[in-house]
Amino acid sequence: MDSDLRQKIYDFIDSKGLRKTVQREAIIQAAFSTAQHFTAEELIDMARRIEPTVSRATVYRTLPLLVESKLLKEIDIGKDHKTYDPNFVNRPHHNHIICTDCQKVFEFEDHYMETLEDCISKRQGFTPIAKTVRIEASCDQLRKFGICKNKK
Amino acid sequence: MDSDLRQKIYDFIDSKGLRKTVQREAIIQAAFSTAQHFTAEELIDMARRIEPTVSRATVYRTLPLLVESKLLKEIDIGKDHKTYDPNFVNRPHHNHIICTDCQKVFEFEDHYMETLEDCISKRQGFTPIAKTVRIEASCDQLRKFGICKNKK
DNA sequence: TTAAATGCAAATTATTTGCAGAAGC
DNA sequence: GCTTCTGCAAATAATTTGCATTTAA
Repeated sequence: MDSDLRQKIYDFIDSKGLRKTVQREAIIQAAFSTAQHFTAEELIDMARRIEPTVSRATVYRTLPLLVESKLLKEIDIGKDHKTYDPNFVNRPHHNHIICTDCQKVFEFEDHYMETLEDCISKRQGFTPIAKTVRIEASCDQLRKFGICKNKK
Repeated sequence: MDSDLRQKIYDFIDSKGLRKTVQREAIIQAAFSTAQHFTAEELIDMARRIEPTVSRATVYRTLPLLVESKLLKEIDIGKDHKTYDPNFVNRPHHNHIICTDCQKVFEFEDHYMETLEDCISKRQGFTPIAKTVRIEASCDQLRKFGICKNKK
């Protein structure tokens, strides 16, 4: 976890008047020591490897705090549970491509997309607050060569 | 429900070898006699007004069939339940703006968005299959004039 | 006639919550 | 010391499923 991120996290804790507990520390540590997306259940496992006393309830109570703080973002990858993405602190405008062949989720940023979303919103009489783009797509490598580096 | 839509629905039922039942008819009638988005629970109510014998289970079993057939699309408007949009038959490429002031969901279509998504996918090595754009945005009317036609 | 579809109620899954005890400030 | 936070286990909400019965083809 880089120091800029650590700073933002503790700024948030302070600004909310929240207390620093070993459980929260472990959950935060777990959430941001990976660039992987994760579910609540996965975060429980990850956090418990750092601090075994972390309970399911505390994870479920901490997640909305991190989302509210914009440190974490809830993303919809078409599953029946929520998925969390810890990469919005570093790349606030990225979006996702979900491979329909291997189910992996890839991130992309695109400046034109940003601009276009702003234009569309304005035309409709709105000022955008949060923008989400999700593309489900099939792998060209796999189709052309029968193989892809993400899925053999 | 227009006859083109009715045709598509019965094409689907036939192609799947499904049976025509009063319950399914009622559910379909209910789903497509509105342009409104709805939840499973709302669809149960709507269908029961047409045919009171419709059960919760049948609605929950029918919804995935309609989604699979592309007649209905599951959309994510940030709630904890699934929301269904019956307007993709007529406007297959539309997207949503969710007003953060009144919570209403507005639909828009944009050709540039379509093209851009295709370009981005291609650049990443994918061929798009399904594309979703969701913009949460605040109402300019409301901010400027303190009033908006959607929310007084 | 027979395979598919239905309703009911119980099961499942993800998430939330009440409460009594523990711990940060 | 006072309040926030925690774990536990029970509660909730949305959705799914097993099974006996009904029904479409």
